[in-house]
Amino acid sequence: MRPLKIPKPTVKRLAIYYRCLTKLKETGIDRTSSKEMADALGIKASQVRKDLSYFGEFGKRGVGYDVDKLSYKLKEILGLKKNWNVAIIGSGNLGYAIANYSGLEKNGFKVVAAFDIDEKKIGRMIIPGVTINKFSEMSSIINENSIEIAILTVPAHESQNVADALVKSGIKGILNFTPSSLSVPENISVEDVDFVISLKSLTFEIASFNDNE
Amino acid sequence: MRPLKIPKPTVKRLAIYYRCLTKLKETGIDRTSSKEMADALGIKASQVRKDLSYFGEFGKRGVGYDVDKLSYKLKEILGLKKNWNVAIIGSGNLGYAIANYSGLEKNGFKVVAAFDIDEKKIGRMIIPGVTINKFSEMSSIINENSIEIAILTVPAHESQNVADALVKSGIKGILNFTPSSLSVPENISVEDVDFVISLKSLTFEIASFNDNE
DNA sequence: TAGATTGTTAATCGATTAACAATC
DNA sequence: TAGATTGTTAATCGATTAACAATC
Repeated sequence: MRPLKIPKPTVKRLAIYYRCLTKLKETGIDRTSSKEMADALGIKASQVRKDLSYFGEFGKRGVGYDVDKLSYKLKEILGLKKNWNVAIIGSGNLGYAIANYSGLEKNGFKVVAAFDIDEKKIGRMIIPGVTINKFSEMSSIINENSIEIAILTVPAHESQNVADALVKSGIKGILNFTPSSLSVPENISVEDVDFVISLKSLTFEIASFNDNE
Repeated sequence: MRPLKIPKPTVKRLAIYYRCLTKLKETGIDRTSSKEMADALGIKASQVRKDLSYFGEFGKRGVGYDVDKLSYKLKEILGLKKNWNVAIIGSGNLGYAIANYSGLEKNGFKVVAAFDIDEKKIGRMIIPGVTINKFSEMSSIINENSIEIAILTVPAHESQNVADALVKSGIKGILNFTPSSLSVPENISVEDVDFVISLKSLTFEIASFNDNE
C-alpha cells in the first residue's frame, strides 16, 4: 500500500533520476547528492529530495546518496526489478523501429510477440526469433506469454478497437503511439507518446520567438 | 508581440484542439462548443475556453465556435500556416520510421534531408526523392534548403555534439528522440520525446495497482 | 423573449521552491 | 567539532475549475 497519491511529474522524474544514477554508476561514481543530480538535469535540488521523500529516506544527512543503493530503490519503485514482456501491436515502420531499439532490452523490456493485419507481414520476423502474428491470435498469445504491456503502433482509426481487444486479452498497460485518446477501464494504464503534438509545440515556440522581436 | 506567457500544457492542448477540429471538419460538422470538444477529449469545458482566451475571442456567446474559423485560428497560432522543412538526423530504424510516417506530410512537415554517419547508408533514399547525406554536409544542406526543424534520432552519446552542430547550422528547433537533455541557446526550441521514460511511468503505474490491493 | 454558451474573474487545487532543523 | 547535506515544513508559484455576467 502506497501512502500518497504521487504526482505524475514526479514519476517521470524518478525514471530520469534512475537513468542519471545508471550513468553515474557506469562512470564509476558511487556517491552523489541531490544537488549533483539536480544540476545534471537542470532542476532544483529540493525537487529531487521532495520527489524521493514520497517513498522513504534514502540518503544520509551531511553525506548524500549511495549511488548503488538509491539506484536499486528507484528500480524497485518503478517496478523494474522484474523483466517485462511486451508485444508490438502493429508491425509497420514504427513498430519495427521500436522492437529493434536496443534501449528496450537494456531496460528490462523484452519483445516477445508482434502483430499485424497485413497478410504479407505474417510469419516474418520483427526481431530475431519473434515472428509477426495475425490479430486473431492476439488474445491467446498474450495469455500464453504473460504479456502485460502492449506497444500500440496501429493506424489511428483502428486504435480503439485494438485497445478494446487488448484489454479483453488481459493486458495491463498500453504505450500508445497513436493520436487517439483511448478509453480503457480504470485498472488499465495508458501512456501516450504523441510526437506530432510535440512537433506542433515546437512550431508554436519557433513562431512565437519570431513574432516577439 | 504575444501578450502573456502561455502555459506549456496549454500549447499542447491547442494542438489537440486543432486535431479535434480537423476531425469534426472531416465529419462535416461546422459548429461546435467548448463542452463538445472537452467531452471528446476528457477535459473540462472551462479549460478549453481558458486556453483559447489567451489568444482572443473566437466564439459567439450562446452559439459556440465555427469549426472552420477556430481551426484556422489555431493553425495560425501554432505556426502551421506555412509548411516546415525538416531534416532527419540519424537515419536508423527510428529516423526511417518517422521520415516515412504519413502524419508528417499531412500536417505540413516536409522531410527534405536526412543524415547519417554510416558510410553504407550514404546515398540511399530515406523516402522517395530524399537521399541520406554525410554529417559533414549537414550545415550547407540545412542552409540551402532553409530547414528550420531537426528530428534528432542519433545514439545518445552523440546527441549533444550533433545538437551543437545543428545550432551552428542555424536550425531553430529540435525534436529530440534521444534520452539526453540537450543544452542549447535560449533562442533554440527543443521538445523531448522520451518513450523509455513513458514506458517506465507505465510500469510504475502497473506495479502500483498491484501493490495497492 | 428564453435558453445557450461564451469570455473572464475568483476560488481552488496541485506542484515547485526556499528555508531550516536534524544529523551525519 | 565544523561543514555538508538530508528530509520536511511552509511559502510561493502556476495551472485548473467553478461560477457568472455578458450576449448571441
